[in-house]
Amino acid sequence: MPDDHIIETAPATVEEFRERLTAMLDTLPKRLRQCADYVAANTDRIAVSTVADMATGAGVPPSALMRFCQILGFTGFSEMQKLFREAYVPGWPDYATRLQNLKSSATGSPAALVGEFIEAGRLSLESLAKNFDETALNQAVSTLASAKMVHIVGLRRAFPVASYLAYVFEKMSVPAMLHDGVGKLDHRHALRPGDALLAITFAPYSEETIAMAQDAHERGLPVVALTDRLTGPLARAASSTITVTEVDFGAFRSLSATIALAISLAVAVGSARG
Amino acid sequence: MPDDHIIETAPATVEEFRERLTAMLDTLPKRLRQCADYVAANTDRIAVSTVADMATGAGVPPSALMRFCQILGFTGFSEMQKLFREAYVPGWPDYATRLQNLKSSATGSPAALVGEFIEAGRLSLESLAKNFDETALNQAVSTLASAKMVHIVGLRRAFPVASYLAYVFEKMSVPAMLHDGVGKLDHRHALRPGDALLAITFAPYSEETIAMAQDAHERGLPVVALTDRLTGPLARAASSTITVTEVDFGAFRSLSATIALAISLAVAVGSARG
DNA sequence: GTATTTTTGGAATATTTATTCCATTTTGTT
DNA sequence: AACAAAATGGAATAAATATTCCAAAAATAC
Repeated sequence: MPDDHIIETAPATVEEFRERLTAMLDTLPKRLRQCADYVAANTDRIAVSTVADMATGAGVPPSALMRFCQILGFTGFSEMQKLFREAYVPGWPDYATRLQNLKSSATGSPAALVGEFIEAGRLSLESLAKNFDETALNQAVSTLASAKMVHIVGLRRAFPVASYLAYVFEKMSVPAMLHDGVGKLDHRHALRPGDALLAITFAPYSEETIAMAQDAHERGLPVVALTDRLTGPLARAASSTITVTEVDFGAFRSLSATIALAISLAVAVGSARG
Repeated sequence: MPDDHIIETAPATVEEFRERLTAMLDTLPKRLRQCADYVAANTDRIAVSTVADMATGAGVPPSALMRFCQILGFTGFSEMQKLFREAYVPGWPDYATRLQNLKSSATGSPAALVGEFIEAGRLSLESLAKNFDETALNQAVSTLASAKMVHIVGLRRAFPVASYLAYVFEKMSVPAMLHDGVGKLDHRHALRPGDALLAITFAPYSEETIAMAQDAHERGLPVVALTDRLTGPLARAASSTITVTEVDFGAFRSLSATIALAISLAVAVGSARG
């Protein structure tokens, strides 16, 4: 990038900073682009980092980052940092208060919604950390690890979880089949002796999933349930049950905890199989 | 204050810091008390200020503030600042190290895995909270809210997100179509003038998704991109780009932040449509 | 393939910022 | 009031950090 492209005025707000960043993104050479990338993804760190830290993070030498700041219109890193230090508000320590504020004041704006769902996700993860049942998980892992093939079923709200599990199993070369109900085709005959079923459903429970679990159970196949209550209908048909509760916001639930648990399960099964 | 009151160990957490501060408040002489008062009232500025700044704010010479830090048990101002910088970006510097340790030492027991994925999810959510670009999100919401129909495409790792979006849109009566690539059928002709495309992909980017975005873009339809880098291939074909970075553990990523963002987007679009 | 321009990395330098030290002032005690 | 102990401010120094500069490497144009 030749010198004559350099702008003299520094961005005055974070907003302006972002705009300028996206505007010039395409014209930047490799290293400077790395800077742009990393900085865009970590604006929050600018206020509390040194050039060296940032440069390391971006995988470039400090001088490259320096150049990057100058191309954006700052005299140097310090000036850029100043912008972010002034805008700095330590986000997190007091969740309860934050949630309160969000709910009362800025309702409805997309940004407020993001705040809400982040908070819901956080709480869900915390609750998972405290409550999950290690024994049940281990049992589920060994069941699935010794199955010839893992069948996965989960519909509606549970479908994203089921499909992610299928993806991870595939990546780890675990034979798995996702029963997605496309075309209302019923593939339950695909469950052969030696296979296992991993069934996922949450209240309000999806009938198809429960029916499939019951069917497998009656045929003597091991069924692992991933659900929200030990007393739910799915648990009755399962040989091992893992529960996870998700904090909801409004009518909708994030899936943070559920997915964290699901992926752990999948990875554990994958490595148990070697 | 005579030397023998000095404690050798530094506070390890912000809470401990506060405790120690209030505990000794009464025993402090004038200048040091000024420091204590000012620091207590401006803890949030510690991370982004210099000794000189803080000293001026408290109305004392730098050396007084220095002494104050030492009385609290820190070796100096820098050490105190470090505490607050790390509290702001929780666990950042040593996350890579921790991962290393876990991989080599820890068994990879299912329970340990759950812990790790919870942690990864938590970090992702915090990073989202601090870094997400409000303007871009608002723009995306208005684009999608004014579309006749929302087309959603996301494959492989992004598929769970896409399918969850489809679920939420359906729940909110937003006309939406999920392009899932079943049977390798290509439904791009389903995109009609007035529609919009919501494309989701993360590195390594899925070609089909990018191709579809480009196609829509060339035909003049608005494309909202949900991806991991502003500089990624998807961003080029998009009219607005929302980025989210997910902390990964091992080869696998949780989707906590991505889903939190996606659901916020969907709910915002849903309510914007009334 | 050669010449020209752009980009890059790292070492050298400048600047800022933290820290120490000690002479001086203040406070408390008899 | 005289002494001792504690507290203070500021100047001197040390350390960390930012910034510049230039030779070498890539990329581009001819």
